[in-house]
Amino acid sequence: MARLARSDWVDAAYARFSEDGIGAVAVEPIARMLGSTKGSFYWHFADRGALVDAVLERWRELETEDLIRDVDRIENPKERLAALLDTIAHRTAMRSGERTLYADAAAAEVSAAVAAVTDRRVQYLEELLVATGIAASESHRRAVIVVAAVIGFQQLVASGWDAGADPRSLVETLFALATDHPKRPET
Amino acid sequence: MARLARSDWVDAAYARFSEDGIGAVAVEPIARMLGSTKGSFYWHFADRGALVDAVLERWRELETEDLIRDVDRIENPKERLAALLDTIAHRTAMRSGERTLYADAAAAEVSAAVAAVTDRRVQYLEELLVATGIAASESHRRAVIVVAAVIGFQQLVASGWDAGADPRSLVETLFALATDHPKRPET
DNA sequence: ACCTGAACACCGTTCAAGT
DNA sequence: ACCTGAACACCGTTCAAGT
Repeated sequence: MARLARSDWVDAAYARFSEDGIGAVAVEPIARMLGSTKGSFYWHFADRGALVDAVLERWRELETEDLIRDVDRIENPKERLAALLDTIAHRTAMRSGERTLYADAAAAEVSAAVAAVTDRRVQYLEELLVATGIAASESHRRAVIVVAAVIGFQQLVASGWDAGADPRSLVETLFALATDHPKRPET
Repeated sequence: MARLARSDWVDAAYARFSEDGIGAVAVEPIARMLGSTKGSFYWHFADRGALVDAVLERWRELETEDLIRDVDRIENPKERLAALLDTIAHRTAMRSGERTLYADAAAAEVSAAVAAVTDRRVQYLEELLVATGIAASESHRRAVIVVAAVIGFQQLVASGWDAGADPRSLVETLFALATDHPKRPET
């Protein structure tokens, strides 16, 4: 068929990733989608892993850097935090590629890219919490829990569990957790 | 080689699941491990899915029902909650099969089994929170967040991200979240 | 420079044939 | 009743040959 550029393969792969996760980034089906052949793919890419890398790079830009840039224009830290959590919670249902990513990372070659994104998210949230007045020593562990809770919630919903309610409940609980909560009692 | 029972296949499959997740429950490699053949497998099981079902049933018993039975002997609700969270947090690193399960569930046939386990965990935790004196309306959403946070934390660690600290910090933060925190302010 | 088509390896599934 | 071995489909990878 028509000559293809590297970016055509990445576009098609990202579409599959968004729909069904990294596992769906498969050379043969994508070649069929494009009316091309596996042989053509291997001229543009070293292997399937190179295509996966390109997909993850795009994912990082769209799902982390873009969000941060968006929210960073808000002056007041508490409003910035609220806006960030709102955006994250309402996007949950959409980020269907991401929902399988952490598990895939456990097994496969994508772990470095995924870990870098996690660092970035925790770090940003941690700084934001400090800006809202949370003690530095406390900010890190709360940031970790919030990031973990969002990822875990995505996983639960994606795994077919019925969350029942609206995402608003999630946002409220996360906001309360992030901004202020009592110390754990001695047991 | 030697005649095999259905349980021999499940034992071997559970070992692979614990090590590398549901994706590693593969008929051919397990047949090789057992010195048997794929043909033999298909006499004992309808297909790979039937083996996966058996593995998940064992996982449910070991990782949910056993924990609940254990902790249920403690009288005081707050102590029971603390013990449960302790056990969960310290097991996090070990449950390597589970770490990929929610993502697998999103794509595959295991979703019903996984959703049932999620229900069970949320439900138990919710009852426990009510017993510690949390309002019924609040208990559900906190239980969901705690379960989500634990799963998400597992995913992060399993995906190669360096959590840095000990699990104690996780437990403390979760306990505080579960037992008492202020309302989210109106924004 | 870019693509095709055939080849091989790997795993899921089926099945005729063996004990 | 339980197992083997060969067959086929599917996808990742390689490569000689085409334009």
